Amino acid sequence: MNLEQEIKQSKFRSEFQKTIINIYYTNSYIFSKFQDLLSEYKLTVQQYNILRILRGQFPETASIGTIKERMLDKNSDITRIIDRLIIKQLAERKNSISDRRVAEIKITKKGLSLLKKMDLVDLKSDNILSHLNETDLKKLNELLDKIRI
Amino acid sequence: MNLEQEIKQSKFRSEFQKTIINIYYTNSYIFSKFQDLLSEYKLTVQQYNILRILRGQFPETASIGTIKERMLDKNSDITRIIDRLIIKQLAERKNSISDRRVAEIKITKKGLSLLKKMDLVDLKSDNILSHLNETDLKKLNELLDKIRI
DNA sequence: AAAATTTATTTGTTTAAACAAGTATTGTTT
DNA sequence: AAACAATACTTGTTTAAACAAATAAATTTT
Repeated sequence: MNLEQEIKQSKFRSEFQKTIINIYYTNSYIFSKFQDLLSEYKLTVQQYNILRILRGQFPETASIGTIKERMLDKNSDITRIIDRLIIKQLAERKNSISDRRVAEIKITKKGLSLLKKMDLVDLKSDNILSHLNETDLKKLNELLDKIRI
Repeated sequence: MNLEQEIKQSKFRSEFQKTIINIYYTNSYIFSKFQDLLSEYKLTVQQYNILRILRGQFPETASIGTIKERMLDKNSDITRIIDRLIIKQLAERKNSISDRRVAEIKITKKGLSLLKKMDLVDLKSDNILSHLNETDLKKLNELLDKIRI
């Protein structure tokens, strides 16, 4: 949909500005669709992402550092997101024996079975873009890559 | 820069997923550059956006509703962002005489002169995308518009 | 071996998003 | 005019980003 109409702005200072706002606005659009997919499972996007990283490691544990490395958002406050997963009994934490600074985080059975129930989320999230063809997606990825020098 | 390298993920489930993550990642990239531009003025992005809306109305006032309408993020908690602008003496609030439910918000002289000092921020923010040509930007905007049905 | 540095994580604080609920005022019905 | 609904906003709560500072353990330097 046309950006000008959507945000009730008749024109932009520059095509640069328009693009920046368009990326922000489109990201919000996708993010809120994704939140909708997760809301019935009472998980936030960040909690879901971390749970999936933990499943990727299972049956091994993952340290806070490892999780941080795999997160898109390097500034995430993993410690306190993990706290919330532990309250929900979806993850557990213990200290490493070999290095007692390290927190070893592991997904619980409850966490695994929740993710199992959520398998459709992936397919549904792909559907957000299902009206774009392969050429569109490739071009979009190429242009976005170009932005980040 | 190549997304796979940047987020240390060898491949994506689908081109859909890759695009969604690419938009999220690129938006974070731009947003953090923008935050850097604002940080020396001790303003957050939301505070800056609201201040600019208020300047657009000056010397008239703007109600919370009007500001909300002009914000990209309709869920923004304008009341409390305005509270912070008032603490910084960049805006002031009084109740409307004609409708006492309505809060009339106005940018202060201090707010105006701060924005004046910040005029370069616009040019600098355009620079974030200065290595893209007109064709790139147009195509990008077109594809992003297509996403939002 | 003690001191200094680095690493891994936690804690504290401010800001803001998301959502629900509350309050005051205005407008509309009956 | 009283009852009601609608509105404009405020307040409360949880979650999380951003950033700085603190803590504890491990490693390196002296």
